[in-house]
Amino acid sequence: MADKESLQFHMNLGMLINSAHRAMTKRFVQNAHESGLDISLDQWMVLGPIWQRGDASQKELGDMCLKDKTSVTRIIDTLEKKNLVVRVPDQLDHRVNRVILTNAGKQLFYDVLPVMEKTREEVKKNIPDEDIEIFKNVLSSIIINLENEKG
Amino acid sequence: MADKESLQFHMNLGMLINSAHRAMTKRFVQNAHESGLDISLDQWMVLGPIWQRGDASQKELGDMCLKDKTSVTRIIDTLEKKNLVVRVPDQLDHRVNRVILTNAGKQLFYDVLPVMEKTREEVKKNIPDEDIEIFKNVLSSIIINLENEKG
DNA sequence: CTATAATAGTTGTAGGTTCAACTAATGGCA
DNA sequence: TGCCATTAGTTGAACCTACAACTATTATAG
Repeated sequence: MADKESLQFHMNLGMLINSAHRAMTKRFVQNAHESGLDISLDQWMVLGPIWQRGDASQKELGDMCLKDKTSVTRIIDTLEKKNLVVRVPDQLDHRVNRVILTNAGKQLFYDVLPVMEKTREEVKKNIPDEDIEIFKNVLSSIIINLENEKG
Repeated sequence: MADKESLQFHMNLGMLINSAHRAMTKRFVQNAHESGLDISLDQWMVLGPIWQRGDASQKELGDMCLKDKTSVTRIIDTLEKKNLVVRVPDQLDHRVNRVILTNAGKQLFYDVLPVMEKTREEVKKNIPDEDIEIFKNVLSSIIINLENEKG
């Protein structure tokens, strides 16, 4: 129903990003669900860095995912409710929570890896690698352009 | 703080789109706010097609913005609460609402146009036009790749 | 050492998204 | 004509996001 020309004609950059972002998020969750896994893309985004580092403070997670501290709080709330992570108070700095994966969290992480890979392939289907490179480059530039100097 | 290489190294496609999308949305709202205007990017996305066509059903708005009918319902709720649009029952098909702009809605639309333009320029700063073209092309392809064949 | 600023995290409010279940109206087919 | 499927829109629940105001802890400047 939607061909490439009409999409580009009717939609500006913001709307295109908005739609592509929602489509990817939705497809990831659908693919996870088909594999019997219950996880959102944002939960996955947070899980990754914790796995990579063994643990991470909420501040560090926010920095790595470019997420607001409020969002991190609530995502960790959800992950904790699902018994995928635990908040452990930092012994040195009592303001800080170290967030670590439970065994269930580690298991889920491994289970989701192929789902992520499948989604990635569906997203990139029929798009030349060099265009993907430029695409990622432009995204990075946009993020940097808008990073909060604000003035 | 975030340079292009480290962004691309640490973040995958989904996270980059996610972050860029949020950054754009945020900047648009900030710019509108600085001009004394109170509007979200999603509200703007819906206002545009109504203005273009004079009126539109919620179904048509969803199609044009690639938004779920639930989202459209709630955005129209908000716009109606702010007296920017009105739902008018369609005389021929009683299932349908025709959504039209109030005078305040038209005024806001015109006021926001330069804000949109400013945001667009901030987003595209230092990015070559030909890269932007490829970028939009890739976004369209992704949307089409993920359009709900699902099977 | 103490007052003050900065930092980590939480909470409330409001808006946007998805899914699923629902109402109301229309369309089509026997 | 009457049953049934489809379509337009709404509602509730759960999650994510941003902003602002708040608590608690740590760092710093005088």
